[in-house]
Amino acid sequence: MTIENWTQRFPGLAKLSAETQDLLLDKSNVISVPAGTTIFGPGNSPENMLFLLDGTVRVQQVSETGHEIVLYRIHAGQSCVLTTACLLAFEDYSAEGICETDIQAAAIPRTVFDDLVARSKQFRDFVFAAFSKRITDLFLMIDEVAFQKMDVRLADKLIALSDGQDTIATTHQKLSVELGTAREVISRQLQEFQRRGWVEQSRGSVHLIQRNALENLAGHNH
Amino acid sequence: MTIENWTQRFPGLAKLSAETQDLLLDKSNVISVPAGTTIFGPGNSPENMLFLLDGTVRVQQVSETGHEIVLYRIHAGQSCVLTTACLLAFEDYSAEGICETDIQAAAIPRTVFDDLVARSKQFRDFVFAAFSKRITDLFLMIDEVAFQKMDVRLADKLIALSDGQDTIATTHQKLSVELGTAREVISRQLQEFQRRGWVEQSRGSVHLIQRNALENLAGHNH
DNA sequence: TTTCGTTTGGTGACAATGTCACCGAATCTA
DNA sequence: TAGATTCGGTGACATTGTCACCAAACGAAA
Repeated sequence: MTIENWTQRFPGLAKLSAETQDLLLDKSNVISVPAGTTIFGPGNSPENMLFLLDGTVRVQQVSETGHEIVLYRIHAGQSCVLTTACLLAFEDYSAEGICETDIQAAAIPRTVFDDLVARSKQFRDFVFAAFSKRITDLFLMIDEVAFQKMDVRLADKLIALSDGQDTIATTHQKLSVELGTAREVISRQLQEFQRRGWVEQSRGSVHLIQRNALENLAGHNH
Repeated sequence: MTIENWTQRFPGLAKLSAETQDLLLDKSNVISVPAGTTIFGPGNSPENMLFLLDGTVRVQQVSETGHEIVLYRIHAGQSCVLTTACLLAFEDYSAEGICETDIQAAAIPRTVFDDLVARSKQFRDFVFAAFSKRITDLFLMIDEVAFQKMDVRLADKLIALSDGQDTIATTHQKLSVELGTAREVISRQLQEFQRRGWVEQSRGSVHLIQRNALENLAGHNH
């Protein structure tokens, strides 16, 4: 598969008619953006709707009080509903999207997007499914922030961030932003996990020793 | 204005072409539902997309741990994006929608909705603006749950629930669900507000004595 | 290499919030 | 009127958040 027929990478888009796919491929630009770039943020509206072909975008928010929290991530094969919403509602968002890795994305101009929504039922379904998924995920996040204990949330996040590997390159500070808590809280929890022999720590990284124990605490959600 | 041309009640829909409005009016049913009814919930998908003409719907969630939290409310003049998303994505939601008052709503079948989205740019804009607003509101809510202090959140909620009146008919239990906290926490905060002379309490109601003080604590967000 | 500033993580004290196990009073219902 | 239910109060304690520090590790520049 080459970058020329990137629609094949999206399960929801592969169902589109050949003509619609051709239109999408024809009218879009594949762009590359280096890691660390802020692709949208307060006062920095995106120009295009984005379909992420490769890499990861982290969407996070800074509150008035200066606290930060990671809202979600966009992975390869997903569209960014926030850029979509931004484009269509002309609303300004408090959240920002940051490339965690070098990324490749297909950029769709607003007019093309609108045209596709009008023409193709499959494309509409794809777009609404993306919105829908985002809203349900936010519901779950609210539930988690409001009611889950810190140890459970941290265990869950470590599993998610590990991505199958045994070492996570991160700092206590970054983990605290992931969960919207304070660094000290992360430090204490990790110490407790270490005391139990579940993890080992070194500066800038966490090593998972007993993944099972963490998964068990997190509630087998993976 | 009669119920026959309800599209005039929606700022976003009044801009639609006359033909589109006629189609909408022709293909929809105006329904009445009594207060207390659960119009959608887990395992209880809605049949139609709803435009709320009169009344209020409360959307809330029950977590696995049995904790409850109010996510948002749908007021007259708003559409329910969750029913929309439900219909289009066929996804099951953990949230439920409960009529707080007797309501009137226009029910739009899925096929009609899809047809309208395809035909009318104004209708698309309306739908995407609704999704967009919902997502930004959820972002704000996450921020509030994660970082705002309880006294600020309670003051804010009291102002919002008062709706201009000086008496709020509610219980400590209900207020705790509004904020996703424990009843005891509400009781303590209200006692503190009472000690300061900001509110007075009686069984089943809270009276706002110094609205200004509460607004000030909440940060003038109203 | 050495020095200096920055990043990272550790610590204790305390405040705010959540949890639990009660209690009595008000209200409703049979 | 009696019994059940709802509502709110209370104290003890656990968890989490905040603050003010500190020292070690690291990186960059002299």
